Amino acid sequence: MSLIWGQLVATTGKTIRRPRTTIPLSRDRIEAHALELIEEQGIDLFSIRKLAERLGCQAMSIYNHFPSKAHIFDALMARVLGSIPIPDRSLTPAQRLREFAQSWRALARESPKFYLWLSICQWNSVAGTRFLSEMLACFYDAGFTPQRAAYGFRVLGYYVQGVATDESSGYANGPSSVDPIGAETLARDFPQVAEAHAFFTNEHFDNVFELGFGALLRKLELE
Amino acid sequence: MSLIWGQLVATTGKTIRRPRTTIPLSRDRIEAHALELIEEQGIDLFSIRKLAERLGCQAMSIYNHFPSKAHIFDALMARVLGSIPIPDRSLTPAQRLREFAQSWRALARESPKFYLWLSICQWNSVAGTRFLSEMLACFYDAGFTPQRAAYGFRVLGYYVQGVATDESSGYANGPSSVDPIGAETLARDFPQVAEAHAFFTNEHFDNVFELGFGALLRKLELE
DNA sequence: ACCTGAACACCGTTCAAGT
DNA sequence: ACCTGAACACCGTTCAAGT
Repeated sequence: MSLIWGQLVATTGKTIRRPRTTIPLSRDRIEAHALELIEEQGIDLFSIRKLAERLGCQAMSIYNHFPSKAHIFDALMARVLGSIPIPDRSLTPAQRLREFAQSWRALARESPKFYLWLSICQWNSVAGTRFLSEMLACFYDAGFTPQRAAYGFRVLGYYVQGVATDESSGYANGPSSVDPIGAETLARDFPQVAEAHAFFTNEHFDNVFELGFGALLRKLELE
Repeated sequence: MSLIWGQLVATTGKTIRRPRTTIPLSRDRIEAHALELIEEQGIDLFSIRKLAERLGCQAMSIYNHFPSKAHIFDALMARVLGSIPIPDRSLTPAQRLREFAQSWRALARESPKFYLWLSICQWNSVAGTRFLSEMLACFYDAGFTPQRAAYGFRVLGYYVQGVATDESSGYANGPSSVDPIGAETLARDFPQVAEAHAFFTNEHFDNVFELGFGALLRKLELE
């Protein structure tokens, strides 16, 4: 009997349990703590056992709410994609696509470690399909045929996906090389990279994003 | 004494070992088999122990050649990036960038499971820097300033990265949702996605790629 | 219905020992 | 120098048992 779950008190030879002092488990609480743990430690160091410790329960208790670790990740995907606001339909398709792109980038910035997983998994759940559907609607509303809508989504989506991945993993969050290149080696062997280095920083993200995104929107004749 | 390593034969009361029948370990052989195993089983199911079994040795023998699993992955990154051919300098910068982009996509197609890891790790090794350097050189050769070169690389790189990630994980190789959306649900709840579905297949990759890549090259005034 | 402890079949890696 | 077996500290998950 763990102290975490309450105290055993002897009264008239029987033991009764005090009301629990911890919050009960729920899918919502498990998901919230899972995301927290992932952002703190990274996806590789995340484990059901650590999550249980943080929740103040045993590892196996979590299995009463999710049948497997994969189910937890599925739920996190739905939670995170579901948090993306749907732009107002009164805006133009291009404006709505811009908002989607910024939300996508924001997601990568706010949940960088989880985003790394999100960026390589298949978005073939209902939540993933809903997100795709909302973005496709912008193209259909602009009068696109299904083919042009699909092509448009793919072209813009690939670009935003690349930007977001770098924004999430570029400087600290992806697994680093075990011996990253040093400043001296960089300056000596790769002078052109060293020269351009200042323009790979975060403060250039907005400008870089706009350079490509605007060009693609205009190519698609949306702006 | 495992039979894998040789046979013990009793002669005049002593045991001698027959010459080994297996190929000796080497970094090259370990790397080659590691890539094979990753492509067969996926990065999550890859393990040192399984790799050892495939190599016909004990797990710990591998540690004579690589200090850790992370070092193996570093070596695989160098091996894979190092296999990308450097386009002939007599070509125009735009032509060379097109070749780099196609090699990048080919890598994702040929090593889709490993590519998923490559796409989220930091390219801060010497091998990663060399690849970046070669692509940056195209921009410098086109007369770009360091800033425009960095912006150009980032814009094109994000796009190719997004294309390659989808080419590697889109249809089979990334972790799937534990309950993927079914065809009926798709048709009923997401008719616009269902309509566009035919244009999300692999045969459209070349056309989709060109649509965006050409637009970006022209925006950068390289074509 | 929900929670638990023990167990199982895995991991990566350390260490001391063999040749 | 290279290879090994046993051990350690982890995993996700199954199962039978508790309330």
